[in-house]
Amino acid sequence: MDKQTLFYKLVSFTSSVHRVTHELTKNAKSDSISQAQYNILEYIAVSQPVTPSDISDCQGMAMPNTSRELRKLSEKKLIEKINHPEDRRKQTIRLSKDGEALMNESFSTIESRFLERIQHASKADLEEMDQAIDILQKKLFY
Amino acid sequence: MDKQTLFYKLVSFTSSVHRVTHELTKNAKSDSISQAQYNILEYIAVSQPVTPSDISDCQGMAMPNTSRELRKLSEKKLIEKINHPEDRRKQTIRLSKDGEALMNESFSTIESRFLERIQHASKADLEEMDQAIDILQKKLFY
DNA sequence: CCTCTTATTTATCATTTGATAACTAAATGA
DNA sequence: TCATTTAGTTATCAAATGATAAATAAGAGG
Repeated sequence: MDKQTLFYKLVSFTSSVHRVTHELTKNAKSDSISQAQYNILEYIAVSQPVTPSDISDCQGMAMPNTSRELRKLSEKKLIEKINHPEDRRKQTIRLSKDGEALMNESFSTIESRFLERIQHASKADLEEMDQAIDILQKKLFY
Repeated sequence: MDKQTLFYKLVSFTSSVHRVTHELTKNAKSDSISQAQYNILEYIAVSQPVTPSDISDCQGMAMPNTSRELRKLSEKKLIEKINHPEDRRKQTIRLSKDGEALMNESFSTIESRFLERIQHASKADLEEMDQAIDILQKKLFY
């Protein structure tokens, strides 16, 4: 197993991951938000509470654009902006009740597609996948 | 290892894969093409020869838009459209010499970043990653 | 030959995304 | 206190992407 062979394998693998992720998430997002807005909500959902700067860094989106999208999400009542008590320049962003509900809906659509995909997996298969994910997460996708 | 736990693990894993892929490929594409055009070239590179319909299906891009992007790539001399000998409605798309060169450049940038990322991996680590990729590719990301 | 279907193109338009300059307001620190 | 830095906003513009209608042109099947 030389490194170059592993690289080619990785290219093919990541392409598969992207394709399958796309299949699982396709149309799972509400039509009322754009893809970028969905990505932001997803990030907030798993990392909240976050600041606009966190979002900007993590999504690779310039601050003015992040600010614009957060304003739209706020207008749609999907997030809440809370002033930081100590540093009044900072904000804390959280999903609103509506935002939580919207993301839960998406996640449950995605989850049921995932369950369909692995419906024929045995207990041993699940165990193997679990371990494989651990290895890759730790050694490659850290 | 119940399926729901595995699902949550998968969500976190795919998010890591996307983040790392983004780090590896960031700025690796030539400035002369857009992201969608790069995605198309990458698909052609690993799957050629392909037809415009293949690209449309695989990229989830509507035919008129696929056609437009292929025209732009063709104008940039990065691909060649060859008429199918049997069915004259069909086309065969291939990378041109320039297209090959451009993709090779990108791939080698990405590869060197990958090598940097795994520079401290032992022979056993590489072996483990290789097997983990095989398992996931076969059982989950098929 | 005629109709239907398939593969692709052209044209057009709305929306989204990305980039930049200029701004406000608050903290920081000499 | 005053200059500088940090966090976020507003405004604006260009470019990329997505969606749709309508066209061309060739194969397929009766």
